[in-house]
Amino acid sequence: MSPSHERRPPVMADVATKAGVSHQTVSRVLNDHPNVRAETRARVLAAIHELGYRRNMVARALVTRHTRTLGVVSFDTTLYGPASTVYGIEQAARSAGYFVSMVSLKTIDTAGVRDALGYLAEQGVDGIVVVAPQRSAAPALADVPTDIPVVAVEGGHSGDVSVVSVDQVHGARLATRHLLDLGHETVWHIGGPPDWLEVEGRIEGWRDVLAAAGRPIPEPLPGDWSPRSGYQAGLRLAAVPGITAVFVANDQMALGALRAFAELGVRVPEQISIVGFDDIPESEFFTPPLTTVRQDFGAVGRWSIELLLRQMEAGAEWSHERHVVPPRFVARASTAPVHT
Amino acid sequence: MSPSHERRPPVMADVATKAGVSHQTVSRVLNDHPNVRAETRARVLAAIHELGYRRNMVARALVTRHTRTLGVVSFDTTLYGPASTVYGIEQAARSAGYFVSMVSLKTIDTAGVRDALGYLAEQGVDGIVVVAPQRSAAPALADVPTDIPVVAVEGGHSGDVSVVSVDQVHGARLATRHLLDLGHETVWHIGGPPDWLEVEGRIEGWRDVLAAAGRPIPEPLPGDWSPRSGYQAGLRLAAVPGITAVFVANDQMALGALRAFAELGVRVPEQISIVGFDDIPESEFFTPPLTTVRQDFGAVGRWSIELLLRQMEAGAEWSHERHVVPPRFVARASTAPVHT
DNA sequence: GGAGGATATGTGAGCGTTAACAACGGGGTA
DNA sequence: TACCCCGTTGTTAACGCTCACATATCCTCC
Repeated sequence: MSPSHERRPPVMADVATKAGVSHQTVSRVLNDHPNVRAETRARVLAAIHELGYRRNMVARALVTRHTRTLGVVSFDTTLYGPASTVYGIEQAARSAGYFVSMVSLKTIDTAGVRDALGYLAEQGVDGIVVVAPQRSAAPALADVPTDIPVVAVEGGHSGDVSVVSVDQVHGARLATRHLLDLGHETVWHIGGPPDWLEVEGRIEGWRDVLAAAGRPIPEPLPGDWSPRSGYQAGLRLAAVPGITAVFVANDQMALGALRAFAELGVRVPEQISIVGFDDIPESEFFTPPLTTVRQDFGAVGRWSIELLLRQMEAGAEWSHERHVVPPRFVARASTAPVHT
Repeated sequence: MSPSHERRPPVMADVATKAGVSHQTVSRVLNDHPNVRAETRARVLAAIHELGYRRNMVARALVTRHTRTLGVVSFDTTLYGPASTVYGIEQAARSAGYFVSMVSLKTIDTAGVRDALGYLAEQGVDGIVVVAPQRSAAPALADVPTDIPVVAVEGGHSGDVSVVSVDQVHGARLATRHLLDLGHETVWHIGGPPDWLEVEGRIEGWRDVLAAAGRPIPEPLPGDWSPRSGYQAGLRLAAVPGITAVFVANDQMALGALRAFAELGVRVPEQISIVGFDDIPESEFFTPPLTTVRQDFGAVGRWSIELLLRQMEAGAEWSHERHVVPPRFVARASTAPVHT
């Protein structure tokens, strides 16, 4: 007699017995094979329902060699950018029938990314998206197991993987040009952490426009994305004589700068104009509402899945692709014509 | 002759052959079994390294009946609260040796949560954390497959699953009492979406304190967590004669309200005091810096894993547990004694 | 009316791992 | 010397599913 107290969940064979068919027929029903008589299908479905049967995807994965799971490696998903991107990835993946296995890195370094990729590979994910926009993540992408497709978000220019990114240079140009058009003599810059690839792009675009217009190019102030670092930079900038315009590398730091100026009695935009970057949902309600450059993180996420799926279909004869999502300038109340 | 162009990744048997041992010995090395001679272990390790062998976790999971993967069902991970909680979950899970498979729901309804739980169960996750703080998520938790442990974050009081939550009532009491202590006659409230369980708790705590002090209890204004809804509520509140204090159910809406007051020339905190909820990283840099109630989302995430792991260890003889994370009042510049 | 092609179902093997048990060799003890 | 035990290794059988193939059943057409 079998010990009924330690009953395992039903398997395909149980369903088969109950429906009076072979396990293979059950499999066919589950996989929507065309050649199953309607009456048989109904009987199988009934048995499945009655037994509360659930297919064991692990066993399935073992034989098909596909887990229908994608891996995502990301850095600090507490930040709005990564969080939104990952959200876009997850939605797109699920609507394509894939699960998402997440690894959030708390510190970013080559070894960490390499480990994460290794774990994911062991898990048998069918593809991987790496949202690790720091330069130090790039080397790890180079020696990823070749048999598994990888897409990088904001990844370096290492030609070995597909990349989805926002055109940071263009975004920075829009911001800077807007300020020059307003009559500002030059534009100061509060940058992000130097290791981030996006930071470079934003500096490049900003510097380009200034150089093309023959304006002085001030030394960028360092920041770390946090409002506090923006606040500190703001405190320093307020002391710069003749300053009238600042381009800040993200909205949180712009908020900090706004706060610093408010405390020092510097009026925005009357005395200083400020442009941010990202367009987080809060920016519209800052004091004053922030002029900024919108990044469509959702689109970035969706595109990374799009590229990944294409790559998975194509298999070996895949050539790496690149997709650039355009940023959009959003004018609000933190910028104004320079006061003459 | 074997087709060398379609070479599969090496398996345990390949390693075994190369090292001159049986595949079982390779398995023993991989699983740190004590009874393997040091010299043998070294030979196996060398073979593994040489072949670039990676263990197939899918096959392993099939026989052990454990995937070492936990499922997380969450709602809109774009929001700071859920994002931080999920981040805490992921960190805690990984440091306990588990992977995290994510499902982000874009709309929350019983069927959606039920489906997500079903998919996750099919995937063979060892446990599930549900971060779906809406009332409509609760029914789905009732009929979750009994053989898989579940922890709910901010879940209802349905005694069937373990729950981790922040003491919303207490948080709201702290906020309201602070305002009364400042001399305000009463406190208005901008609430969150009515379906959210937390919203109830905050209203309850706020109402309690007002009632205990014998103060009038104004009708709460509805919001949806977004800055915009806070802005709209702020516009309406500014028109209320004699209003001097508002308790807002989250920081984003408080930002919106701040914006509305600024536009209408109502000075904060001189004319109106505002308290928020959450303490997002930006709050400290609002204009003025926001007095608020901090929720430690990271702790919520860590505790949910803690409870889940305990439950997984205990197995059948597990009685559902409850953990409450205390909120903390954070005084800043958006509140002041009432102007007499 | 029988060949032949579709349609419907069953059978056996194998995916890569771990669990259970068997086998082998060397000490220590009686 | 014979015994047993323990540390070390090998052998075999699952785990629950899909794939490839074999078989049975039905209809159609000449």
